[in-house]
Amino acid sequence: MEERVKQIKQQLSAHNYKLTPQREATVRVLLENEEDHLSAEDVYLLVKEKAPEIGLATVYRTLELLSDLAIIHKLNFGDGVTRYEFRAEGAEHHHHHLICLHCGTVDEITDDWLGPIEKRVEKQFDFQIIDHRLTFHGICHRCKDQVKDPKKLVGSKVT
Amino acid sequence: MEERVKQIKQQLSAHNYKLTPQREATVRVLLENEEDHLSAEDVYLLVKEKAPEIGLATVYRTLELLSDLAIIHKLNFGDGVTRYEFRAEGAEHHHHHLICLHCGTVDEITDDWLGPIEKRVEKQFDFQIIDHRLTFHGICHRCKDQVKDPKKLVGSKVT
DNA sequence: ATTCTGTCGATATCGACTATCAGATAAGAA
DNA sequence: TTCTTATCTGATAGTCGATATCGACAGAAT
Repeated sequence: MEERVKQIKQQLSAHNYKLTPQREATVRVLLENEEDHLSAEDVYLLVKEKAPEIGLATVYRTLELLSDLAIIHKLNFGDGVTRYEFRAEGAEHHHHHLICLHCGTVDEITDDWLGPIEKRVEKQFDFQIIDHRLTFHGICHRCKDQVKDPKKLVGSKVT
Repeated sequence: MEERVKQIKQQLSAHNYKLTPQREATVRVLLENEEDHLSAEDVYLLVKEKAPEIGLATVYRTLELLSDLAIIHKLNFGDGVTRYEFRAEGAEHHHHHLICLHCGTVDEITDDWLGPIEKRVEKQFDFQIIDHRLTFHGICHRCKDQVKDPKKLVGSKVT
């Protein structure tokens, strides 16, 4: 934890940014909730608990900054809110997500299975891949008994 | 074209919806620009050319309706705008996209290469897949000569 | 001290989208 | 036809996430 805060501090100062108290509080919230996919609003509320004077704009600015420096990732699950996730250290690509259309839970696949497909894309379309995103929409193991007709769930969701 | 309009009319009436002049104009715009990924605003402006009296709300309602009936698909490329795309007839999954981080062009892969991966996900995570989305972010063949350092493009894009 | 740069919180503004509501339109019933 | 009812529409106000703006403030440089 302290280790990672220090590391982020160095990444910031490498680009002439300071780890201000507000930024540190934001980073700590992100670290403490690493397994979740927090929205800016979520982060704001959590940061307020330890630093009540912080402004929403500062949270947005900090998240944007961390995202610019590729310390965190912006995610979009189609619910109209940008979510943030720590970048796995050294990971070239971010991992994949399983979104349950019934309960909304987002699980993760940390393996990257797309190697062969990427090779195929690069060759067949002359497209140099920098990153990818793969999301599966369906019914998670927790909900499978409660859903009779999965086809009905296709609906108007953004995918 | 007329064929498909008629088919959509039947899909609507099967659910007790009418193909009103406004809805028909909207459908025709979508059909005429099938290769693009139009936003609601795009559709609105195009429909206005042939039916100037139409309101923005009606376009949104029509797109929502077509989406509910799984006639079109909502897409999200992370630019804060929902885009719409015709559903390939009978296609279970929609196709994949190649997004160029330099020029923003969105190309398509109409093949579905995820079969084996889906089997793996279903087995390993006990997750029943209904749909998926796969997007590659990188440099398209048109831009590859203009971009020296692709790493710089990673930046703060939503992915 | 004074200036400059970076950062801050509050808040106005933006843009995509949705809700509301009165009027239009179409489909039945009498 | 005429009345009734449900559906649909356009205008517009409101919502909500995100961004831009602004004056204030701290620390470094001169």
